[in-house]
Amino acid sequence: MGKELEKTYNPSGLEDRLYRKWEEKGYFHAEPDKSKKPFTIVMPPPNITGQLHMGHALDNTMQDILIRYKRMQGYNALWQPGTDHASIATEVKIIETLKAQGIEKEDLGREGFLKRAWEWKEEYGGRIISQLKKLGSSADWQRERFTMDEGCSEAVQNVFIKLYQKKLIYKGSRLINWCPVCRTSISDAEVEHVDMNGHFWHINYPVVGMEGTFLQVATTRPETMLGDTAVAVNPEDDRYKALIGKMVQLPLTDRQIPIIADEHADMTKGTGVVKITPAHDPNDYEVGKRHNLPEINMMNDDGTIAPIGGKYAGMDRYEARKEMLKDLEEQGLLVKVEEVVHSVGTHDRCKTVIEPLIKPQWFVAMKSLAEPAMEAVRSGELKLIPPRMNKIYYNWLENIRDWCISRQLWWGHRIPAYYCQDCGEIIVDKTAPQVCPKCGSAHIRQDEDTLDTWFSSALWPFSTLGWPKENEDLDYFYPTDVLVTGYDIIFFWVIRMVFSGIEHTGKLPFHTVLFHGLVRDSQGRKMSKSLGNGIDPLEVIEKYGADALRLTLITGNAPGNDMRFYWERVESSRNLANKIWNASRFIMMHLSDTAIREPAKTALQPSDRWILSKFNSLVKDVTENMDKYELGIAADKVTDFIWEEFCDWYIEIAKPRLYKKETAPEPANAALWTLRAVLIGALKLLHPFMPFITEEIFCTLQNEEESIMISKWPEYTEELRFAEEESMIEELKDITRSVRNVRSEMNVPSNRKAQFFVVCPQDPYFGWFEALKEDYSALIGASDVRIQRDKTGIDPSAVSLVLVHGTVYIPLEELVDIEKERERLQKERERLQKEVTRADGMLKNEKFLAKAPEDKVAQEKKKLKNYENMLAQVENRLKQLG
RNA sequence: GGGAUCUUAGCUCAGCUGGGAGAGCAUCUGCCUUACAAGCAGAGGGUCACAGGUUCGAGCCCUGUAGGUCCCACCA
Repeated sequence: MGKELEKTYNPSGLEDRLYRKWEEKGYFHAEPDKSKKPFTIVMPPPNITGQLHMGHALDNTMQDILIRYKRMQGYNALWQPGTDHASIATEVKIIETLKAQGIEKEDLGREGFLKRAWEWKEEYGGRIISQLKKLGSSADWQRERFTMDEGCSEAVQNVFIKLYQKKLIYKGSRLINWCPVCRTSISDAEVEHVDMNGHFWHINYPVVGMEGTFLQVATTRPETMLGDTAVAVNPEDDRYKALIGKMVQLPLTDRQIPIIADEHADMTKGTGVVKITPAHDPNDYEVGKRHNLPEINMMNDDGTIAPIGGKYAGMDRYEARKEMLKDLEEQGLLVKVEEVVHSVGTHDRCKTVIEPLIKPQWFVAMKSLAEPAMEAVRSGELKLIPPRMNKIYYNWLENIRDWCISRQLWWGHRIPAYYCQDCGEIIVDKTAPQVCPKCGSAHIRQDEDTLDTWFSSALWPFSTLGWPKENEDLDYFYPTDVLVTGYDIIFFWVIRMVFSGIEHTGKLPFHTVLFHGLVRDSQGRKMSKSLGNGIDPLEVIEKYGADALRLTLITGNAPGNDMRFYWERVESSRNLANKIWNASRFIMMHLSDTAIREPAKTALQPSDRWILSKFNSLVKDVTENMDKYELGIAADKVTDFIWEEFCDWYIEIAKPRLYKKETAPEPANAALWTLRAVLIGALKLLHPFMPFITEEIFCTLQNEEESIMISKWPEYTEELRFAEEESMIEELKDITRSVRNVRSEMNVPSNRKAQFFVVCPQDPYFGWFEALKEDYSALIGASDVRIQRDKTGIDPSAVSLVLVHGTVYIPLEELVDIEKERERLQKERERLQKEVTRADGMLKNEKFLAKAPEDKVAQEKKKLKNYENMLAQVENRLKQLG
């Protein structure tokens, strides 16, 4: 004791220091310990190219809150961190920087490029980690992993080989989504449909052998006609029945293609004739399969027209489109142009319009993996919060198609597949075979492609714990408990972890998924680089402290909902921190020269018991909210308690006793002891949310415990339930507010002391008022407080306030305007009459009496009685005033 | 086309299983009261989108309407 806090709260001065201390003490580290229950969270690995943004800040704040909470509850809490290689994002970024130096990826070759990439990783990979530390994240950094480290790579290989052997991974030539800019295939999940303004071009295809007869097709992508291999009409369509089986001349080419009948052609749309381009459209691909149509690829990997395009070959797809339209128009085959808004698939990363192309790729067969993943949620074994995510989850899995996992990139896990150059045999294994097992050839080449980043992320909950090796960590910490992440990656990541966990470990990787929304700017827009509206969490921390940022992100928002970022909200969080700081300083000031001891039960005053009781129920509430993952509600309750109940009421009530500690040490001791106990308890409840300030105060306040983060989470106890004191003090608060209100309305200066009479004929309430005499005096600023059973000695002109258990009189003498007082009482009478009418109405309703629960009825009866009583007194008083 | 979600005080949002409308910010009025002006005390402000229904009782449950946001989907 005797330590002091700095005069002003300065977060930047203390946060780094405390974080260093925690790390040095090893508080974040967890080792298997059979005597304790584990609690595990695996951190969504941020990209190594990433910079901390608000999404990370929110995500990690939530996880840190849960981890700190469980750690304080005595769990062996492990927060497993790491980073993601983010194949495409990283590769694109490195290519960009190379380009700036005039170097092409190909100039370096695969080896050289990967060397650069690893250098990049070494240089920037740690940046985001140090930024996460600024937030106060208590992750076990000793266990930091990387999706491409040795262990994770081994896990990836293992899974690939196992799924291949089970025929759940296969190679196939199918229509895939191709990004012409990134020059790689991407999965369906990475395609973002965007509404775009486009055109419908109506083009006449001449029917062969029928001069002057045309079939009119409409398309939004005229350049793909170079790959047309048929036109289709509906078999029921009388307009075209006669033409089925005939040929049309494909304009701009020398090819003739058949007119086929297929259900896909919709009679009600356009002319009812549709061009079929199997190699470049998913529908047409299916039609092509049904009719054995050739698949003509008319596009190169970079989005230019393939050699088959004749004079258009080599042109960019959009340039070719323009040229072709010009030519069609010249030939009189362009019938009309319509403006349309249509949905176009784009690459979510680079926003390029994707091209469907047929390419040999690796796929994961999803059907058998999806089923148990759905069942996990159906059975309740896996809980999604908020529950509305269930539908989204089912819907995606029900309609899932096979997952294209190969990428034409270099940065990533290289596919462990080898091809015999001579006989074409495919060998899937960890290492390259010396010779082909089939033909004995030594001409073996590894597949050039790498795997989708999410393929390795899907294994993250167990690969980070050492899987596939059997080991103690995995055994103890897996399955993990809660996964915290944004709803935007439910498909990319969450679902894939679920089915991977089930498939490879036989267990769900976690039992609960807690989703959060996006942090948007103050206008509700997504924060983005292009808009330049992003707010850097580090800047917020710099200005207001990590605690303030954390509190801001966690409050005022329901789970799974997006939230807006306001500087004003951070400011009020900081103000709360400041409030706690100052209250603590005040308490410490009084503790510094006094040795306190635990008071005898009888020494505690009603207000002491009241705040202890309030704190006790706060513990219960907050713990319940935490267990239900209602973190924002929990935080609100703690901060409300601290600011209102503790600072505004209890400290104010306790002050007079502190000031009189020389002459009356016993009551002062009770107050100090209570102040200290409740402050420490409240700090503990607040610690998961605001780890730094709570630690600083906690450590300054006492020396016997070395850190709040390893202190014990408070528990509710029946012993600290004081119902009577709660009622007493609630009434005290009500009365205080009424008196202050009246004084304010009557413009009584606050330094003007007045007498204060309470007339209360009834027991035990008379005793209550007696016991709280001093407290009233302090709160109201009364010169003299008298509790009496009748009105003896009270100035008839005194202002009166009718209460449930009595009447308060404040003689304000010359200050009171009788007319005003009458008005005030009339208003009060009106209010009470309304209340009486309401309660009376309810109680006269026989159906209410018959059907409402008993306690509800009793409650209303009691209210009615009270209001009638009060109303009578107000009327009485009005009569007196004449 | 399917689905989700929202509409509550001037603004941003809470409101748990239905039982007398809340917070923060903003506004107005007093206060530099010896922890805190980043503060204290007080006040004003809402037909809970609209229309029906269920119920003794609806911000909450059901149906429909309008508007916003988002997700999914191969609308040639």
